[in-house]
Amino acid sequence: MNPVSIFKCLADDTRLRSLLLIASEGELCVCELMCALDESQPKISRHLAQLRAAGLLSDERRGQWVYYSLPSDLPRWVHEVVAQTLDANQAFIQPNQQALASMQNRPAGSNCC
Amino acid sequence: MNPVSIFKCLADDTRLRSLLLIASEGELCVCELMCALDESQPKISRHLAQLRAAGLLSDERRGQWVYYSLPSDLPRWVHEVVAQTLDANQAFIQPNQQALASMQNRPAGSNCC
DNA sequence: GCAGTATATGCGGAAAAACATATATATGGA
DNA sequence: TCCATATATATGTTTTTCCGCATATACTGC
Repeated sequence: MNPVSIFKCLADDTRLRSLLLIASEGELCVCELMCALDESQPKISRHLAQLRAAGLLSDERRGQWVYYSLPSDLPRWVHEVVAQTLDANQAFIQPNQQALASMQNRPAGSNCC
Repeated sequence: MNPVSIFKCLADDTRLRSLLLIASEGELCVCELMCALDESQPKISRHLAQLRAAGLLSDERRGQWVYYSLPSDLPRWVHEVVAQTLDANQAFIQPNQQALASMQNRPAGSNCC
């Protein structure tokens, strides 16, 4: 897990927004990110796959949906970098958080049981 | 100064090594980085220019040499990211630090006065 | 099994980034 | 002024990355 490959992942608008939103919300599925970023499904999916391949995200299928979140074994320094970036760049993802908040038919984060 | 452009700068082997070495040593000139990374002069120079253009480095000419260092007005979060990365990736730049240490005719960091 | 929804991937083309080489600029000293 | 050293930039080419579109896979409910 070399630092250049980590930063390559963060060096794309779609990937950085997705990662920061997930870090901010805890977990998100593909369709939520599609709505938040207003991007096509294949585009979101391919970028998430890239983040997963680099070890920056882990995925978990729950029914029809696949939820992405930060892996628990993410190296401490990477977690710190993400946290610092999120903290200092609220304005960057604010529009996306807003779009997410006003999403219709959202697959209920609390659809347990 | 948007976060994606910052990470684009860090997402290249030559640039990341240069930046971490400079962060580690305080300041370095082009010829020192050429030696530390064993890369051509135009290559080093162009990447440094890119880091400077993004606000990640500042340069100062002293005689024949141009010294690069972290700007004092670097945003706090960016400074933190660099520091965390440097801290957690000693092994990554260790070979470069070693090459630098054994450099001949080094333009004396303390050639003041 | 079938239809509908959610997600993943294969592929060709377009755009961007990185490179090597050559050349230009700036400084210092004879 | 002329030469040597240090650094910057211009240019054409190669490599990498990103994208849109089509298609494949996985799950759900009927």
